[in-house]
Amino acid sequence: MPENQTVIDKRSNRTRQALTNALISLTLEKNYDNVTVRDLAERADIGYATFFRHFTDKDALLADVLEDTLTGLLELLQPVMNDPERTSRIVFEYIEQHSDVVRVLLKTRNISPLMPRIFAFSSKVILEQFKPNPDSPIPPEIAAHHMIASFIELIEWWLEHQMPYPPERMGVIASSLIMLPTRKMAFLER
Amino acid sequence: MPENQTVIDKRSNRTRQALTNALISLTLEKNYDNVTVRDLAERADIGYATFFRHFTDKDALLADVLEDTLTGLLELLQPVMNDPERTSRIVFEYIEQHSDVVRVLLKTRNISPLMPRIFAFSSKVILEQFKPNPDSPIPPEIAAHHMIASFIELIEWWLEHQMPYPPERMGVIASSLIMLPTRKMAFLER
DNA sequence: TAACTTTTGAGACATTGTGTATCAAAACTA
DNA sequence: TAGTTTTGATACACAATGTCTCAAAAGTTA
Repeated sequence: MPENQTVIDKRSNRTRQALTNALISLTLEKNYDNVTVRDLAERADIGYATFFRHFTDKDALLADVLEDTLTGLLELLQPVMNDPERTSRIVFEYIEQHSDVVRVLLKTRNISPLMPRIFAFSSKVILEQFKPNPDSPIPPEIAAHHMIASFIELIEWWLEHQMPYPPERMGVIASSLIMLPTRKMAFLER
Repeated sequence: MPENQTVIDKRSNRTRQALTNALISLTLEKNYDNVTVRDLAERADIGYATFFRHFTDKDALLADVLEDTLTGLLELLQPVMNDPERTSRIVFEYIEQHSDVVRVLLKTRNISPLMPRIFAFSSKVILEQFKPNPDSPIPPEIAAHHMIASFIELIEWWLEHQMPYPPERMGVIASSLIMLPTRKMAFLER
């Protein structure tokens, strides 16, 4: 009994999974732009034409690979502000467990349409949760954008430096470097 | 009497300038990746093969275009900390005057090797100018990285939103949102 | 102006990558 | 086992890269 409708034929799932792994490993080895469909087919050990039976594009494969991880991440980011330090730690733990996919996401940030979605969604959450301080010189949209962008940059630094500090420490850093100061400068205290 | 040795033949300079303009306008119209050498040649109104007489690559042209602007920017960024508000304002003024090239720089941040140079240089300047606070939970490299990355993100926001605030206001924002809090959290007061 | 040097445009070419189509063989499902 | 679906292999049309050649045009220098 299949768990959901997407499980149809063993061979399909196998091919898709092989292509997913191929995309991740090849993108981390060379730039995403330099990965060809032929590379992917060879690495996944499938025929070249078979690729197009599953994805229209290299980009479609990328979107498919990132989609699930992104959804999980956005759910974690939602309550990012109730307890900044704790929530940040949880996010870093999640990223630690999916570091390869997140690395791919960050490497393709200019190409994939997912980054704008992350910003739009997170920005909405932040602006709903905080009350702008009318006396602050900082527009609330800029403050929200700063929180998200800085957080992502911190994640990127962490991954590029082989995660030298544990998620707990990164939670403290994100909180004291980004969340609390931004809150203090641009929003009203609760 | 030519000013320097790079001015050799009118036709060369003309072609190179036309290609520079073509690259900037086409990259802003569609993604850099989607710009072909044929597109560039057509927009610059030169023959296709002529392109390769001046640049080995599309990437070589990009590097050439960004190089000068980048150098100017790095010089401005150098004293970024003596008076954060004032220096930030000057940087925003510079960017306002070169907004198209900077837009191209930011759009190609994953491709061009210039971003790492900006980070390396600026990081060095910051770490030379500040004394780490041994009691802070924030490693100085992270603090430096945060300053630079956040500043760049703020520039990106500003350009993507058609520069809705003047450079002076952006200087205040950068200072109060990024420079001063980071200094307070990770470095010793002078 | 005239003789020269260099750049240019146009075209042909080999190579690499994309995406489609076909068909027999293999793998899977029921 | 019978029937369905996926697969690999191959051929194909197309687009883009980068090289080469040669006569014409533009620039330089005296």
